[in-house]
Formats: sequence, C-alpha cells, structure tokens
Amino acid sequence: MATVAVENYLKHILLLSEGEAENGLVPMGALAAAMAVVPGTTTTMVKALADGGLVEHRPRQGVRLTGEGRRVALGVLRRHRLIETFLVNVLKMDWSAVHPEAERLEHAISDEVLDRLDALLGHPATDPHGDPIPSAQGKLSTEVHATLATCATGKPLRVVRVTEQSAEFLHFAEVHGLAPGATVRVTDRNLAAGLVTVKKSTGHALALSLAAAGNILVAPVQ
Amino acid sequence: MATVAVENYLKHILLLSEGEAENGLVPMGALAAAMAVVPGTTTTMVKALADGGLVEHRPRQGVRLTGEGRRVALGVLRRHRLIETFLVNVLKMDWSAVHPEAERLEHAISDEVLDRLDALLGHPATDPHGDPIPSAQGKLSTEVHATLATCATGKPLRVVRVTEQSAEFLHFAEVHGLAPGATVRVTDRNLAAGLVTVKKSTGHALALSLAAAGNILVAPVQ
DNA sequence: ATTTTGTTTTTGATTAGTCAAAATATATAT
DNA sequence: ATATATATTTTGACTAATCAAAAACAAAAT
Repeated sequence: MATVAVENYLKHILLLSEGEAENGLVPMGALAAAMAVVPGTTTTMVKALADGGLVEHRPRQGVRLTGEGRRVALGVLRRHRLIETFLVNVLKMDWSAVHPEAERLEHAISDEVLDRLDALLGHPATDPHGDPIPSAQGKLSTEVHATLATCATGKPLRVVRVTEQSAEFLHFAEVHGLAPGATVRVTDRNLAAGLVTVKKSTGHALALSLAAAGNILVAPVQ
Repeated sequence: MATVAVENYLKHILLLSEGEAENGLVPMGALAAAMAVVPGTTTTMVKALADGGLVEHRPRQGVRLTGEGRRVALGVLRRHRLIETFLVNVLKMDWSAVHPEAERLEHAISDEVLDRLDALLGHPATDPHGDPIPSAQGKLSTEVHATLATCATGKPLRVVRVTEQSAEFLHFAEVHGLAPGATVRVTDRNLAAGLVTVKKSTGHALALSLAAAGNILVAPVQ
C-alpha cells in the first residue's frame, strides 16, 4: 500500500529521529530538507501519513513515527542496507556509488527476494558503511560508538562505521584508509583549530576537520 | 526521463508488435488490455508518447514504436530478462515466480548494476524461459521456432522457449518436464479434438491443448 | 510588551496517470 | 445501402505528489 513517496518520508523520519531529536520529534523543516521538497509539501504529506496512522503529527512542533510507521520504515531501511551490501560484496561496486542505487531498488524488491539476498550474504549485521541492518523482525542495533572527534587519543582504534553517505566523503574515507575495519590512532586533537590528526596503521598521518572526524565511528581495539 | 508508466507502455508495444502485428501496428485495444487500463487511457498516453517522439500513432489504427521508442523498450526488456535470469540462476527462485519481481525491478536498476549482473551471469543469450535477451547495443535475436502445435511429429525435439509468463502455466510446464532443455517427441496431433500428445524422455506421455502446445517452442535435436 | 525573525501551515495551481461514460468512426452483416 | 456491432477517441473528473507564495504562528530580541 505504501507508495515510494510514503516509504521515503517514513525512512527519513526514522533516520532523522535517530540523529537529531531529543524528544523524538522531527522538525518539519528538517524533514523537508532531507526529502528535498518545499516545507509546505511536507506538511501536506505528514498530515496524510497521520491520517493513515503511520505518524503522529504535533502541529508546529514536528512529527514522530507510530509503531506501524516505524515498522514500515525499518523494512525500507533493511532493504536499503541489504541491497548496498549486495552491490558491494557480490557485484563488487564501489561503496561510494551504491547509495543512489539502493535508493531506487529499496522500493522495488520483495520480501522473497530480500530473504534470499540476506541468506546469500550470510545474514550480515551491518552494511559496507558499518550501518546496522534491521532484522527481519524489525530490531535495529542501537550500539553507541565514539567518533574520531570524541574518542580517547593515543589508543589504537578500529573504524566501525562511516555515517555520511555522500559519494565524495566516502571516496575520501576509502582513499585515506578510513573504511570500517581499518585501525587508527588519534595523535592530536586541537579544538581551537577544529582539527583532528590521526595516524594510520601504515604510519601515515592525516588531518581532518572535527566535522569530518565526527562521521567516523570507532571502537577500542580489544 | 522515461517514467515507469512510459517504460511499460513502450515495452508492451514492443512485445505486442512481435507477436500479433502484421503491419507492425499494435491496436489500441490490445495495448489497453496488456496494460490493464481502460482504452481511453491508452489513447491519452499514446498521444503523449507520440508527442515525445517515442511512437507513431495512426488514429483509429494503432501504434508503432519509433527508433527511439524501440531503443528504450529494448532497454527495459534487457533489464527484465537479465533480472529474471539473476533471480533464477543466482537466487535460485522458481522460474514461475520471477516475472512479477522483474516487472518492478526493471524500472529501478541502473546500467552500471545491469552490466555487472550481465557479467556475473556470463552474458546469457536467453532468460530462464528461453526468451532472448537484447544485447546492450539493442540487438534482439529474432530466431523463429516451431511449437508443439506446429512441429513435425515423431522426431525428437528440444524445448527452447516457453512463451507464456503466467505462473500457472510455467508451473505446469516445469512439473511436466517441458522447461527449456527438455527433450520430447510429439506422438500425436488431433486437430479436430485440438489435442497434442507428447512423449517425454522419461517415457511418460502427456496431453496438451493446441493453445497450450503453441506456447512451447521447440527445435530439432541436432 | 512589542517588534523582528524564522518556521510552519494554508491556499491555489500544476503534472502524470488514471477511470467512467458519452461521442464518433470503422467494419460487418443483413 | 443501411443498420448494427465493435473499436477508438473525447470529455470531464479524480488522486498523489508536488511548488510558489501568502498567511499564521512561535520564539527571540529589543
């Protein structure tokens, strides 16, 4: 029943409610920006979604998924991330190119195909960017990680996730050995200059802005 | 630029112009039936396609693809048939279930992904139903085959194609060993009764209506 | 307590694709 | 040659999703 547009609104509400919201309410403006539509369109659509029981709309405050809306959104996200994993692991595409592909395929793939893809990939827990893949039952890992902007300095760390899907950033991260699985150490962090310096396992040093460093999630090497 | 609806109209015009048309003109009614829309919708859409230079519309007579329209339609057909091949050969889906899947995915897959799929599958010439896959350059094999309704009787034959995508018929064909690659002989053909009897390599005999037999294309075993 | 600023909602239009039903043209049969 | 049946086109209406621009509201600043 859910159209492509409906699936996209729900998906973006889910993603925005993870990142930004404290009270769980996603501001209409943030949603409009994410969907690349004018704000008025978002109001119209959100009211329609609310009518359908998929979201709760607090006028002038924001929007929040209902249980049913979250269920649908998690399904879309699961499809998206499994498709990205397939494109990278099986078709050997570059991880910086798969996002727009998955953006279209996620609305066209059935549960049947998805289950087979999942099995073919060995039921992966994360996609190539380290983003957790919701389970078929709608469970989404909420593990919290430090970032290169917030982690302890000096200690060896493993990159576990890159939370920025722009092709440019992903390409940059790949070229400079900051893809999930890489081992790095933060050697210096200068808040005033907004600069983070990391040393890679190759010995090479690399400087990043705090903003960029915040997109690289890391975990201590055990 | 071509929307999902446009791609579907063009694809169906191509398929119908293969099967039925003598003069190359597809009647509006046939197109409406294939698209499962009312005739008026077809008239409206065909006029829009003609405006876009994708078809030639002969009012009250029918519609025919232009060079550009044929190019687009062949692209859709290539995507459809490569996707079906992937679903059967790689994901091991039943050949009777893949048509509706491909029907949606064919509009969501990029050339990049398609090329990689094609390579993964080893550049197949036909899909699991024996339907020829248009080349990336837009060449479509036009080999003409006899059917179980028209072939010589007595001689051993290889099934090369099943031209009917309904799940029921495909399931029937599979269960009774009439999938592409199978070897059979027509032992009897009774025009009056409209019945064809075939003997399979297993020795089992099977009776088919002439209409059903016409959907099984065969070639002499060399 | 007002004014200003920024966000959200409303209103009126637009586009793509569709249906229902009436009107028209063509082919077929008498 | 005319009536009848069939196919096609036209007309008017509808839905989903969108934009532009005006209006309304809420928060922040004076």
